[in-house]
Amino acid sequence: MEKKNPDLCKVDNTLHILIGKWKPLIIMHLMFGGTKRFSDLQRALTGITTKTLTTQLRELEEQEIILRVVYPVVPPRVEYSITEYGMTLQPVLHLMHEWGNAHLERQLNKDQSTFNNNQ
Amino acid sequence: MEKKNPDLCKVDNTLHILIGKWKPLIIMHLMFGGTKRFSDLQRALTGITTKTLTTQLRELEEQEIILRVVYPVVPPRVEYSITEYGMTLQPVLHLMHEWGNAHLERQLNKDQSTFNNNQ
DNA sequence: CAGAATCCCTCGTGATACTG
DNA sequence: CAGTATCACGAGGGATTCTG
Repeated sequence: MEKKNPDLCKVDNTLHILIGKWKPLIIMHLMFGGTKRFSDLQRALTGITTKTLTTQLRELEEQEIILRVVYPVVPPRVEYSITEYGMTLQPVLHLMHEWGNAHLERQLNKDQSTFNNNQ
Repeated sequence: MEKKNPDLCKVDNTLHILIGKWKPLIIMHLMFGGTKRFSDLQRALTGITTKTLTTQLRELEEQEIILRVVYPVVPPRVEYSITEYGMTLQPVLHLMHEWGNAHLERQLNKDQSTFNNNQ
């Protein structure tokens, strides 16, 4: 019973956190796969470069979605994990996942009917 | 009870629709404000250029989130409205709005405590 | 009125090489 | 191992001008 005024739209605040080619995947990995090291993540996200992984992780850390823990050992050991606050994103991501999945199937059906029409 | 595998993450499908500097606002305007003409939207979205508005509208139309109706009159009259399918985004946007709003307040509180600590 | 056309510039991401 | 440092490039969006 509010939000009549689109100028008060706060969707962009959430979008800003999620925008980044690998961010949703990173969050999902830490959210469901638990704590992971830098190299674990890089292995999981096939194709990502160290530079890009670093910046995406730093941005998520800055937003307090993930936690970065550095162990002062040689060789270096850095562990990333989801924060309690980051976990609050779960319902949002879940819904986006559901809608995205439905959207994908819709696209496939459309292609299918196009295919049939062209027979 | 599924979605254990982040590789199956479909969040990006939803993100893809929403990404675009003005898209959430455009959707909200049509979703809650009803049918609008091109110039109405341009007036509502202060700062957007005709070029950008055009491309964002075309992309949303291509995804069938909005409908574009051209009336063959002089001067031209084009009306944009949300589709039934576009309306299915409402729960998603609502949740993103809620989370974004909470996130914003969290940021403000953080700044506030920083302010206090610096006193 | 509702764009189309053009030019321009920033930003995100990738490729590659190097380091404590 | 976990990055940092450079270079490069394509895409998204803005400014401006023009048109049926």
